[in-house]
Amino acid sequence: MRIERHLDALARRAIQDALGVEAEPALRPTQDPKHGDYQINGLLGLKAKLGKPPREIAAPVAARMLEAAEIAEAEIAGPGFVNLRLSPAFVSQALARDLDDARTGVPAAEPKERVVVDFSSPNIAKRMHVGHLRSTILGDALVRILRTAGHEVIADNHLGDWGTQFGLLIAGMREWGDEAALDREPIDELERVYRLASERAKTDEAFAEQARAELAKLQAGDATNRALWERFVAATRKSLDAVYATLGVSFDLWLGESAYHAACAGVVDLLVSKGIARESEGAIGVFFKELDDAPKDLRATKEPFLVRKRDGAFMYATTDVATAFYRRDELHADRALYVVDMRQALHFKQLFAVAKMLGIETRLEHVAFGSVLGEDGKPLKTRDGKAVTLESLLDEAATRASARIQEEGLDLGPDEAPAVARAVGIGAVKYADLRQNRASDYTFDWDKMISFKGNAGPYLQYAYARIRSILRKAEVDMDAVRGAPALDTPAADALCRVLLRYGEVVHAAAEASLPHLLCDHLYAVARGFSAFYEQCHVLRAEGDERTARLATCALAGRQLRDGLTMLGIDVIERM
RNA sequence: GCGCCCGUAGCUCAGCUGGAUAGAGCGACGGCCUCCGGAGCCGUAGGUCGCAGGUUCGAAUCCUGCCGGGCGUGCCA
Repeated sequence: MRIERHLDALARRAIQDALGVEAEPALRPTQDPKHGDYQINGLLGLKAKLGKPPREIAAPVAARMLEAAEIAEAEIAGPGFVNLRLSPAFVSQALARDLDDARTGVPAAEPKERVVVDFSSPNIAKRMHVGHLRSTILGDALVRILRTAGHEVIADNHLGDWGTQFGLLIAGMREWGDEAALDREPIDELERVYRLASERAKTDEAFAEQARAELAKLQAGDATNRALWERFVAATRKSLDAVYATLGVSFDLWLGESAYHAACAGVVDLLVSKGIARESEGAIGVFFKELDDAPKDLRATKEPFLVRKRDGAFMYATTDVATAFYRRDELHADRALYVVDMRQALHFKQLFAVAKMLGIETRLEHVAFGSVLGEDGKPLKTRDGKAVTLESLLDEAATRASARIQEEGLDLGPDEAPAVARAVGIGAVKYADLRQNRASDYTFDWDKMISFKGNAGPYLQYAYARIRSILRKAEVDMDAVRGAPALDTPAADALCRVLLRYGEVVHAAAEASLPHLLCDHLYAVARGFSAFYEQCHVLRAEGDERTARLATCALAGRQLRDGLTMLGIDVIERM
């Protein structure tokens, strides 16, 4: 169940009944368990309205709350809070229902929405590097979380397959291309040629002009350039597929920028005919300060939103507008998330404003995230100054995990060990990224990332493996276990109150696009379980006590399994 | 220049639309293996929330200014 929503409604009714007014309860979990489980903060604001001291206002509300079966204690505290402690019987029964629920206590979202998640979006002809990690991991987690919350989700990989870089690449291939190398190691060859070409273009205007001409030919449908481009795309796709397979990430659509090229001319015409865009210095763009119905903050800016270059070529702004139309008209999306680096915030603000002016009512959201930094606080690079490739990063993660398994001297078979190392290593990398609020910059640190203790991926996997171990010995099926967890010891009590929040947390993470909320919850479950494990022996218990403890284990296990799965992290039976 | 973001414990970070004595992890220090898996558990130490004002019953959170850092800023994405 969604506990906070439930209690909020309860408090709202109590306020209505006790005071005869409609008011926001502002119900929140307490920060400190000694203040109870939840608190009503909203009564303080009623002082002016009711002309009474807050504590006097709070008294009848607290009395009402106490009448509810959910509430064991309702106390007026401080200047006028009402501290609530949930009744153990209520918690126990609610958890028993979650255990008996095929959705494990996550109610289906109402209304159900169709959500496009646009993420990863690597460039063709380049290897994926750590810069793509956050978008890929975050986007994949959001897709899974939204699906679990009951939405219909379309995962879309909006590849960078159409920009200026192809002019450089084609011109570069003419100049320095090695056909054999392109067949053998396509990405290496493309990267080599691209580097040479972009260097040359900086100093050699004739070459830069030639690159622009090649791009124009490609975009005009020239057969030779088109064939070359298709080779680039196919070769890159192969390398991307390998990385995504390792990461366990998949997409429903692979609609790169090229897919929208045909619609770009129409977008520009539409914008011009509606008076939203105009010509300037040979280019065409939207100048917000001139538009009455543009948002106020953009009207104060001078930066234009260019949709056509002087040479007639379209830009990513153009394809992005075309994409917004496509997502509304063809995909019938209610909501679209753009999981893209925060540095593009201005672009998305502009894009969303333009979409709104065009009458696109799809809820467009920029799910922005901070940069990945090295230990020196600068964008992460290898020693020789290159970006760290995703492949090498993931290899390193598995290697380190493997070394740790050796150290532990675990009795894993030769088939099992590499799979476990992979799950632990990659899980650690993903968790280290996801557990942080996406808005903050992310300092990349191997030791933190592959840390095997504390708030880290392997700790959660470990807690899960211990639960599985218990359930195996008890000879029960985790998904078939039923019963009411008991709040019969301090550790069991604390764990149960954490478990009760699961449904609320999944929805909160889905609504705010914040997977770290789920990470926090899972860590609380794992920590709570570990304490429970020390205090409450499961297999030695008998009768009702055994049933209750197995139920607690099973629910914690299901939340950990489903929660980790939502984060894109594999669970392990033995580690 | 203008705009956006950030500044919380030695380090890495939470702190949701303002709520009580600001929380975790790592690192440090001290305990816990006759018991279901010690990648664990229990505890201790550690903070003028960048600075100064303001709003409020109440500010890490909202507003203003300043200091420090990052990013963006017309034909890349």
